[in-house]
Amino acid sequence: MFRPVDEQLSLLLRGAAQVETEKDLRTKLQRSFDTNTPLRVKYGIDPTGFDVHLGHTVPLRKLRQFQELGHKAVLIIGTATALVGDPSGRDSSRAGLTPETIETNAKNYLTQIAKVVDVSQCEVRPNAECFGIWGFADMLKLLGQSTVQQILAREDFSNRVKAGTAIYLHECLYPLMQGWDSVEIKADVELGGTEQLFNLMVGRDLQKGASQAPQVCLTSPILRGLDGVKKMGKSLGNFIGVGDAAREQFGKTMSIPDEMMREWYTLLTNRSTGEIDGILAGKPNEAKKQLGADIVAWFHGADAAVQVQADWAKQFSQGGDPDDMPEVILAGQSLPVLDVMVAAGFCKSKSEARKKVEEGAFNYGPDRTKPADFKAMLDLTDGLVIRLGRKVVRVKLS
RNA sequence: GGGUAGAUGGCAGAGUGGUCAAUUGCACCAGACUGUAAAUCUGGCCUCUUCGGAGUUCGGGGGUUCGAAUCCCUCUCUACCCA
Repeated sequence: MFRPVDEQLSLLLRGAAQVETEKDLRTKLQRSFDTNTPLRVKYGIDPTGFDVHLGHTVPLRKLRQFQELGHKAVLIIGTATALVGDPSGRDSSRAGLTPETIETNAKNYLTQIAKVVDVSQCEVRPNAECFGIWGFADMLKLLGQSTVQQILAREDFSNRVKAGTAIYLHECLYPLMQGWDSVEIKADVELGGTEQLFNLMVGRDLQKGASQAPQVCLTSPILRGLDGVKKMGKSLGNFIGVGDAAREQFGKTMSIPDEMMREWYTLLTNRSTGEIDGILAGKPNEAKKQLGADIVAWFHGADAAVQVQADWAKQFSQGGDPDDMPEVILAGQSLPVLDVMVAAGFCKSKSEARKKVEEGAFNYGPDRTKPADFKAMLDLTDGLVIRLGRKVVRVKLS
């Protein structure tokens, strides 16, 4: 039923940042193979309400890989941990989460990740099912399993000690809670980004304390965003969402720095190293289009990938308009050009729109007419194409 | 608990009574060039505007003044030192 251990290992190690420990992973895979028992692979997520982007898909793809190899994915929904907030990275406070929003977020989240993992085959476990019924004695027992020194050994915390920024006691609880989840579900492997290593390792310790075989911690590299520098993240606006339209995903991919391509190919596609080398040896522009097409095909299907490339060629190589473009619904035959621009989402304010008109950035119609000035009225016809920079929108009259 | 230093536009960081809607850098948007890459150059980057201006901004509130981001009082928050 299971593939040979070496074959599984080489697949699983591809694109992994760190494995603690590789030896344990091999042992577990071997036992799984021998006893024909799937490994239990844990991935946890706090339903704090966010849009899933490509950065999140990196560890999720690893989870998917385990699934494809016949192992059991266990998704922890952090209904309890969400109330504490992960001290990893810069998230500091997450106040104001009510049980209702947590539930909505969780559902929303599952819908989004269904594009990456087979959710129907996952064991989904809210961690409030355990922590929600805990008493003070249970909590004391958990707290007794770690020391202040151990928690402070964590880089995030030690940095904060050095920098003199506050560390609240409940934040120290987070790694223990996450670790305890591993005990509850008897995890064989836990996945996460590299920033999760500490939390994952706590799970190992707690499992040892509970006389379980310690889980393997497999971390994935942090994907850098469109700017090619910083971690992909919503707050930085340098992300591609799994729910983005095909043209958005393709266009954003085309705008990444060339040097990013190997990273993205490795972490976001199934292409082998050899294949990637071949692609990158060619023209960068072609390589990037292929990357964009791979990403679009992943979320929207192969047909969409073909279509989006054809559109791109039309718009940017031939200077025309794409076939597929967003629409703005307007009422009236003639509207001030600034109002139209704001309505189309080109500009946040009329002042900004005015400046763009003065810069000559806005044009419309087949002849790419520019308005005489920012006070001009725009005669609207159904299907009129308006443009500002790379943004192209079709007018639809209501 | 005591003391010291701070809080300025997305970030960093100038500005200490009028010429400040606030120097500069980064980020961001647009134009030229192009491969929606990089590099480079240019314009823009609080809101509204009948394009003359107008309105709201420099942690919150109050005050002094013809006039305050700039002075005073007070509150809140942050960092550092001592306990």
